[in-house]
Amino acid sequence: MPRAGLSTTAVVDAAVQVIDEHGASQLTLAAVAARCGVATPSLYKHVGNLAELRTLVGLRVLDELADRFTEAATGRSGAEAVTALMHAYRAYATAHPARYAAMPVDPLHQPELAAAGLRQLQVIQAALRPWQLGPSAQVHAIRRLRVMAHGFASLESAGGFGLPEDLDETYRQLIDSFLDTL
Amino acid sequence: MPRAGLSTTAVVDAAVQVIDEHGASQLTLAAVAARCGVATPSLYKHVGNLAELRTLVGLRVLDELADRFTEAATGRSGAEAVTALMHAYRAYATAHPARYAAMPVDPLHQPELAAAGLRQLQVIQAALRPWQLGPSAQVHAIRRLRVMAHGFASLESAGGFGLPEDLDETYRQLIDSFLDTL
DNA sequence: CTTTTAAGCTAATGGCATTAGCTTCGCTCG
DNA sequence: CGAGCGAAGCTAATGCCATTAGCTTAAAAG
Repeated sequence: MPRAGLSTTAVVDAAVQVIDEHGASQLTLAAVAARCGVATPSLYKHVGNLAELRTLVGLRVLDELADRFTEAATGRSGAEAVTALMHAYRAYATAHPARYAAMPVDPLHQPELAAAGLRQLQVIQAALRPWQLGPSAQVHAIRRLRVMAHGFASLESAGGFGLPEDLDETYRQLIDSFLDTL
Repeated sequence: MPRAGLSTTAVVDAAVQVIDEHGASQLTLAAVAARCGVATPSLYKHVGNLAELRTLVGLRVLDELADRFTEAATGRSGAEAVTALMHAYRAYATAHPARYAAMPVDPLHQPELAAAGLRQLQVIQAALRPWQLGPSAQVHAIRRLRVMAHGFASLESAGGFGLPEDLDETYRQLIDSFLDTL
């Protein structure tokens, strides 16, 4: 019986694939094991349990999004940077709707996820720098940005918009209304 | 052995209590049955299966929120009505965070839920009437309102805001930025 | 070539959803 | 008031999943 050559990373890879194909609620150790060509209990050599696997997937998603953020923001500043970040956020959620649903919304409250959450935060802070906001105003501005990005992305990726009206236009209005307040 | 006197409504009541106490992910037929003082299979006399129970809970939540909307909007109009609706939305989500998480985001796509979704929609339409928006502008305006309300409420009810800055102020800014665009 | 470590396996337990089929409460009607 | 019936609830059984324990053995280290 040859060895499958698994690793924690490979297990998380498989978990992400399961989520992409069947939805975040269908993430199951049995499904991941099947995809890895391994018996279910074998996964416990690489992952503590299902809850930990979920956390690792959450971390993966946070990191991926932070990478997109960094990519979108480099070489831009001000309104252009904010717009690029918002589009990167939405693009990630629509490209991987199930994965987006698996992203934890409170990364700063979980030690394993805090670093990835902070990476995202710092990119946004940098984009807002030109406006020279005070500490408190900056917090409120980042929150509003996050509310709009997450609100829109979670609704869109879950099929929550029923009418045929152009969604790009709605998103543009949201971004513009934010920029107008600065 | 006396009879428990259950009904579909009573089962949904118990399900909502389970969700309130243990979170939406812990909604289980076994937990509902225990709360009703009944064996698990007995629930199938009142509810098709777990998926249907989830739908019924979703309907209950949609209806409750529509009631709050109606209550908040009556006797008000214009900016005052919009503000009241937004506060009613947030108040419901913070009063019942787990229940809020159980609210379906695509009610218009499910026949059983469409009526409740439409009730909410109509209250919002009425509140926006003073601005005399065209059909398309109205759709975008309602979407932006929903994005902000849902984005904020889902983050807040999930503990997604990490910093101690005043959340009322952030929400106020969101509402103001919306009203400024009209 | 031996030793050792850890990867993977099988077996077993317990929780949950769901189905089938039985029992009996409690209402309706003669 | 008693017979009959429909629905409410029950027990038993199946199958899936997570998790644990303990065994086997591949493959790296010496």
